[in-house]
Amino acid sequence: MQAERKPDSSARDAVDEIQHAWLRELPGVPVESIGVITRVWRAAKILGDERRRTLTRLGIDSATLDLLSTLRRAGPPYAMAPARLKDQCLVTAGAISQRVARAEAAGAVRAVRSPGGRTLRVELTDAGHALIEGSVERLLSYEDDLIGHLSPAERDRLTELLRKLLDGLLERGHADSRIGPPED
Amino acid sequence: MQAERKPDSSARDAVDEIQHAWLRELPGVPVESIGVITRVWRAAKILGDERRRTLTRLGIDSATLDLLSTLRRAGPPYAMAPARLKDQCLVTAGAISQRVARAEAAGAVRAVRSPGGRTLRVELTDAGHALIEGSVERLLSYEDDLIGHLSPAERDRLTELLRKLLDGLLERGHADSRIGPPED
DNA sequence: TCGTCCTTGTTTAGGGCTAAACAACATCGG
DNA sequence: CCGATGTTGTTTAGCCCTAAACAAGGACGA
Repeated sequence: MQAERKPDSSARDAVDEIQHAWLRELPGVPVESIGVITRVWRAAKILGDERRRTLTRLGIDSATLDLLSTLRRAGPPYAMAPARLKDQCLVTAGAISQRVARAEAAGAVRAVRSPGGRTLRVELTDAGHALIEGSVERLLSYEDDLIGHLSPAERDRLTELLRKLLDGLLERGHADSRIGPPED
Repeated sequence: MQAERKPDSSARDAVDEIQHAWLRELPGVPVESIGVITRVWRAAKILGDERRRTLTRLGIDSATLDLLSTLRRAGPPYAMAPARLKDQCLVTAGAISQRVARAEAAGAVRAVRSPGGRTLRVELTDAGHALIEGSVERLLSYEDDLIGHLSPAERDRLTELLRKLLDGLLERGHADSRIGPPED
């Protein structure tokens, strides 16, 4: 164990301040999680703000990007059922309906009913194809730059720890969040 | 180099799949950042969903919790100007106005104009005080549990890396959050 | 075959946020 | 004293999401 996190006033960031403030104001509450959870949120917030601004310049919004990306990444035939989109995009079914409606109005996708009116398929149009490829390339380049201050080793380690965090969160009951009685 | 993590099909998570899919579909795009950025988002999303559900049970919402927490953490006299709230809460001034309006309607805060109508102060009411303390304690306990699958060493390391990530992000384009005199 | 149940997708009400336009004051050099 | 400017806070328009109520098909046992 080398230098531990010493309460040196010079090395505290905003989140450390929050943690210390709670310790001072409500001694006894478990503040351990703040260091991880609040930082995850703040990083997500900043990255999200940054992405929104970048995408505005590229003429697309983050919800549509997510939808088109999912279709494009899947490879030919670049089509998918809403239920699958919902699983991959991590939003509710209602949100998918709205995203598809917006993207369809913008000409980027097409909702097609299989012969016989059986299942629904959301397909990427040629325009959608062009839009998503240009956006993704530029966005990824930009974001690669955004986290460029981390060394490759640090990124790997961070990736690994985040994967473990996510893994645990998913197992915890978010995976099957639809089950379970309302306990109280 | 490839000591531990080889592209074994058994150890891939959803984010690895996304990364590999882009590599396959658009060779050449810089997918490095996905491992970090997408995981940060997904973790934030799950933690946010989880928090929303927990807070609904506790009778408060996440925006109000953020506002009241900030006032409570500051210590006596539990009051602050909107501009300061905006800096600490990481949202726009408009969002603060709306949060204060909602919290005031709920009786948790009071917006007071200093004698002479000079500055505005948002104060925590007794009801707000009671509400926030009960909520914070239970929420922190719950969240501590949520990330309980990480060992203390892993949490420390994750905290450290996230701090570095945030640090770099703030320095980059988002530097407008550091304006103003360093101390007061 | 019927009725129940489950899965799917849409619609709607309501919440929350950002960006941008405003309004109200304060500051300060001419 | 005055106008240019900067700071502060509110309002409004528009976006996006969730939760919940609905609407339609299948699927399957009795």
